[in-house]
Amino acid sequence: MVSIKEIAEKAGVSVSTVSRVINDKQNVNPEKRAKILQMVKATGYVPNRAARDMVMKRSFTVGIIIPMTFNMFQRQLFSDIEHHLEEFGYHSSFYFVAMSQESETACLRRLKGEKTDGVILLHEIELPEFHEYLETNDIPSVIATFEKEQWKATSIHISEKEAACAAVNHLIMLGHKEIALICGKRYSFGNQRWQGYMNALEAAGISYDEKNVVFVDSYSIPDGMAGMKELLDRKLSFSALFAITDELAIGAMRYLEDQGYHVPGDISVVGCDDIEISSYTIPRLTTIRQPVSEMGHMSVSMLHSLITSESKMNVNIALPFTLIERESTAKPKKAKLLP
Amino acid sequence: MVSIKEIAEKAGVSVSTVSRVINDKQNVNPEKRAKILQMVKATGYVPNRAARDMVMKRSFTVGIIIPMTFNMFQRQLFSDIEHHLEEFGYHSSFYFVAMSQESETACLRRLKGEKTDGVILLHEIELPEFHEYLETNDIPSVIATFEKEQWKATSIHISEKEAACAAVNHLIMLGHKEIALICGKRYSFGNQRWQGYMNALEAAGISYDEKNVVFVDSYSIPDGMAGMKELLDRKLSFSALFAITDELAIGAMRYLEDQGYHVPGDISVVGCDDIEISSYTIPRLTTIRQPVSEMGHMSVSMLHSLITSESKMNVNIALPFTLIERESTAKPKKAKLLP
DNA sequence: CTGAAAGCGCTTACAG
DNA sequence: CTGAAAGCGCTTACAG
Repeated sequence: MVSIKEIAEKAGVSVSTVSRVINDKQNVNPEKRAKILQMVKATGYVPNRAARDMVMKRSFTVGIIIPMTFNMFQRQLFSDIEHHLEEFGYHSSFYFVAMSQESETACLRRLKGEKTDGVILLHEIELPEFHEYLETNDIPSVIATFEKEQWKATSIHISEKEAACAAVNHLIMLGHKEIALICGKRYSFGNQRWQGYMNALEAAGISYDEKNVVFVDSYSIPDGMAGMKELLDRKLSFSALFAITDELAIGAMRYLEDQGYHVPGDISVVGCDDIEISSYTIPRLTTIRQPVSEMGHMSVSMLHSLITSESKMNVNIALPFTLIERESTAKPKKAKLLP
Repeated sequence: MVSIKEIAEKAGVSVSTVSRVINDKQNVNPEKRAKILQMVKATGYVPNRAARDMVMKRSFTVGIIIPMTFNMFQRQLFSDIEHHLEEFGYHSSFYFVAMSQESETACLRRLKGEKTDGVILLHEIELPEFHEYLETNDIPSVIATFEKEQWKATSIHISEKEAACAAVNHLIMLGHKEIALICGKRYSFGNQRWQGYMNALEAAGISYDEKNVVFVDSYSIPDGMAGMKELLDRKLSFSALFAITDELAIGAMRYLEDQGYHVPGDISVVGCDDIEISSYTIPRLTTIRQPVSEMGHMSVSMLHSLITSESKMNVNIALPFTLIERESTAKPKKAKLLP
C-alpha cells in the first residue's frame, strides 16, 4: 500500500507538506499542492486510518450501543443515526450487546481499546463500570430514545409517561372503561409507560385493577401473543387493549384473530412507537408516533457539539409525540365482550 | 490513558515482555507474567487498537457492505453475521451504501483507508473500481445471499431461480393457472426469480403472458401495494400471485384487503424469503424460507478460512430452501375473480 | 511557505 | 526467558 512517504518522494516534497495538503491546511504553494494532489490521484493513496488515529489520539468514530436483538423501532433509529453521523464526517462502530454481564463487559473492554470520540446509547447498559468509565474519561455520550436521570449524559426522548397516557386517553375518549394492558418491566420505558397507563385511568376516575395487566418478558411479537393469551385465559371482560409497543400490539392482534375476535369490533388495540409495519397491518394499527428521524438527527448533532465544543453540559430533551389514529380502535360495542 | 510502557515500568520489565503476556505468547517467567497481569488489572489497561492495527498492518475487522435501506431479510442476516464475527474475534465495520455512485465511491475510499481483513457483501455494488480493488489487493470477500459469477468471491446463496420456481409450482399444484407476478429488475435476484417464474409456467405448459407481470422499482411493502394496484387496474383475471419478496407480498395483501378482496379466498399469494413478520401477518404468509442463520454462519466461517488459510479458492455454495405453507394460499375458487 | 525531527503506542526480529 | 532497538504511517511543533 502506498504511504505518505511515497507520495512525498514522487512529488519531490517532504511528508509534512503532503500531510498539509491532505488535511486541507493553509500555506502550501499552489503548484506543489497541485503536484501532490496529482500523485495522490495517480496512486490511489488514502491515508492509513490506524496511523492517523494513533497519533491524533482519537478515532473520529462514535460508538453506537445497541441491543443484540434490536427491535424494528431501533432499527429505524440506528439507520438514521448512522446516516447523520456520516454527514458529520464520523465513522460509526456498532456495539451489539446482549442481556448478560459478560456481553456488557466485553462491550466496555472494546470501548476502552477503541477510543471512540463519543457514544450513542440505544440500550440500557446495567454495568456500573460502564458508566463510570464514560464519566471519568469524559466521553461525550447521548442517550437516544429513553431517559435515565442517574446517568450523566444528554438524552433525547419522548415523555414515555405522557405518551402512554395519551394512548390510553384515546381509548377512554372513545368510551372504553375496561382497558387491558400488556406491559413489561425490562428497561425504564416499561415502567414509565405502565405509569402513564395508571395516570390516564386515574385522571378518568377509572380504578386501576391489576387483573387487567400482564407483564411479559420482552417486547416482541411473540410476547404480544403470549400476553394476549394470558389476558384471554383470565376470562375477564375488557373492550380495549394498550400494548406498550407496536410489536406487542401486533402479536396481540394476531392472537385475537386466531381466537376469532375482531379488532376493533370486539376489542380495540393501541400500540406505541409507530414502527413502519404498523401502517400495513390488517387492521392498520392506531399508535403513538415517536419522531424517529428527528430523534436520530438530534442525537447526532447533540453528540457532535458535545465532542467539539468546550461546554460539556448535558441536556435532557423531550420531543413531542403524536397519536396516529388508524383502524385498530373504535367505540366499544354496547354488549360486553365476555359475560 | 495508560500505555504499555507504564505497565512495563510498574511491573519492572520491558515493554517486549508486557507485549508477550498481553498477546499470550510463550516463554515468559510465570512470576513476571503474574505481576504484569496484576498491573494490567489494577490500571484497567487495554491495548490501543490503532497502534496495534498500524504495526500489524491489519485491523482484525471485517467490513459488512449493506444497502442503506436494508430490508427485513437483510436485517436478520446481518445480526447473525455480526454475532458470528464476534465469536471468531473479529470486529465488524458497517458500510452502508446508497444507490448512487458517490455513495459507492465513498464506500471504496473508506475501505481503502481501513484495511479490513475481509469483506462480506450483502449488497450489489456496481462500481467496477470497487471489485478491482478487492481483487488486486487480494482482499478476501464473500457474497452473502446472492450470486454474482462475474465477481471473484465466494458466495453463499440459495438457487434463486429454483426457489421462485418452487413458489410458483406450489400455486400450480393447488390448481392455479392464472398466476400474476410482482417482480423487480434491481439486483440480480430480481431477474433470477423472474426467470424461475417463467420456468415453472413453462414446465406446467402454461404460457407466459407479460400482462400478468408488473415490475416495481424496489422490494418494499409500498412497492407491493403499488404493484397490486397496477395489476388490479389492468382488469385482468388471475387467481394467484407470486411476489418475489415477502415485503412485496405483504404490500400486495394489504392492497387486496383495501379493495375488498379476500386472501386466499379470492386470490392466493406466495412470497419469498420468510422474514420474521411473515409468520404473523393476517393471513400468515406462505413463502419460501431462506436458511438465514446458516447463511450468516457460513459466510463468516468461509470468510475466516479465506483470511487465515493459504488457499484463496473461491467457492459458490447453494443452500437448500424450503416451502413454508401457511394461510395465504389455497385452491382457486371455481368462479373466476373478474368476468 | 517548507522540511527535519520527534513522537504516538504498539510488535517483532535480534542478540543475549 | 528477556531487553534494546527499529519500525509501522502519520501529525505537529519548531526553526528557518
